[in-house]
Amino acid sequence: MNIAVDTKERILTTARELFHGRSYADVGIKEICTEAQVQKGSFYHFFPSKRDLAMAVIDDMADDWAHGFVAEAFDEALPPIERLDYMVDAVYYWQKAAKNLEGRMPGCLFGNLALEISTRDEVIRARINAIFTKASDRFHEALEQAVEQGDMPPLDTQATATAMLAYLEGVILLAKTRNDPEVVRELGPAIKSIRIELKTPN
Amino acid sequence: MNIAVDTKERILTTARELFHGRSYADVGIKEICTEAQVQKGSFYHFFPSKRDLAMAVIDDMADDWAHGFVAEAFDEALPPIERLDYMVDAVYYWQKAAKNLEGRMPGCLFGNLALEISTRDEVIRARINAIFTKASDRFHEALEQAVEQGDMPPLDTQATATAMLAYLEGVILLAKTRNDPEVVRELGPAIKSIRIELKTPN
DNA sequence: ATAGCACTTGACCGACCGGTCATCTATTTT
DNA sequence: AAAATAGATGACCGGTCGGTCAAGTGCTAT
Repeated sequence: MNIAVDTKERILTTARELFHGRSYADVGIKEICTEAQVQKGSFYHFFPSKRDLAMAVIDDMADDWAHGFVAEAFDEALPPIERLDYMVDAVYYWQKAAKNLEGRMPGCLFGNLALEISTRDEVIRARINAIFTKASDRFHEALEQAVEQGDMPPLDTQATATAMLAYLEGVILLAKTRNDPEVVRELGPAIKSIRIELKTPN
Repeated sequence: MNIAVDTKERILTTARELFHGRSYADVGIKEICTEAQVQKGSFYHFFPSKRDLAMAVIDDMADDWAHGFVAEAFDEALPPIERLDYMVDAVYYWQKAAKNLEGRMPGCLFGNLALEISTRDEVIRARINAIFTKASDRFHEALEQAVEQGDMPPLDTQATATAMLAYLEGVILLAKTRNDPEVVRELGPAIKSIRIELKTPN
């Protein structure tokens, strides 16, 4: 059982790295198996299809994300607005490290996969969408607290949270297209300037 | 010559639609040929490779873009700030129309291709990057004029312009992931709230 | 001891991929 | 009229793709 978990884990992390570094379509199962030192038959013992592997990778990454630097960034102990900066910083350092290692900025795995396969696979699309919603919820909490504590004038916290997530994804997209993590550092902090006003009842 | 131009044009527009609606890797040359009613040999008479086709599609789209609704949106006759709203509106209606036709939101072709192949093809990456820079220049002009006319307090127009483009791309990414063009309408207008201050000399 | 089971192995499969090419057709050039 | 040229045709190619499978291996539970 130990060996099996290990094998499955090895497939998962390898696939994650390869998908993130290139793309879903560009990485074949053969390559994943070679890199992970697993036989093809073994691969199909653990994953019924490449598509299922993709879903597992997404879930795996979402877990790591949620319990990793997203949890750190949105730590309740931090002042709400600082959480935004923390998040931007975390993205910056991560992308920079990845670029130093591989020479290329991988961007956001979720954003990448969303644009690549969400038009073809409704289930995967919904999965990534759910992850985005969760991420947006973190922003939402922070904004609510910021308003509550008077650090920010009242605003539509829900919509603004989503807008901030969109901005972050957009910044990562642009940075990846320039292959330059510094874009994240330059543009990232402006996330705090984004505002969507409350709908005035009329 | 007339026939040839026609054939080439047919390949180009078909490929554009298919790449935009799905992805680069997902669309084969065979499919493009069938859809465009062109024989495979004919295809390779006009394009040396699939990659060259991709570049031609990118250039084609960039042209249409620059002379189409981007030109309209950033019309010098419009008040600078209205141009931003015009651009957002144009994206919204375009995406909505596309979704009504095909059932799925295609997003931005450049954003899609950037995330899909920019890690694999340096030339294509640079090409898309150049297009983004051009688009950002339009935002920059508008911001410069807005500041000049006193519609906006002074700010780092260059960085803010890039940030606005990033935001727009991010909004499209999120909308595509939700498969809901309304996201563009809801979040889009907040593009005007983005600000990056001038670096204070010290 | 043995039966069962999780896991491994690697040869194998048909389909499809991007791309080639000899051959044909129609138009233009001389 | 002949030659040259641009374009069209579709059979064909090697390679790779995702996926299958029968035969093994080694641990575990009875």
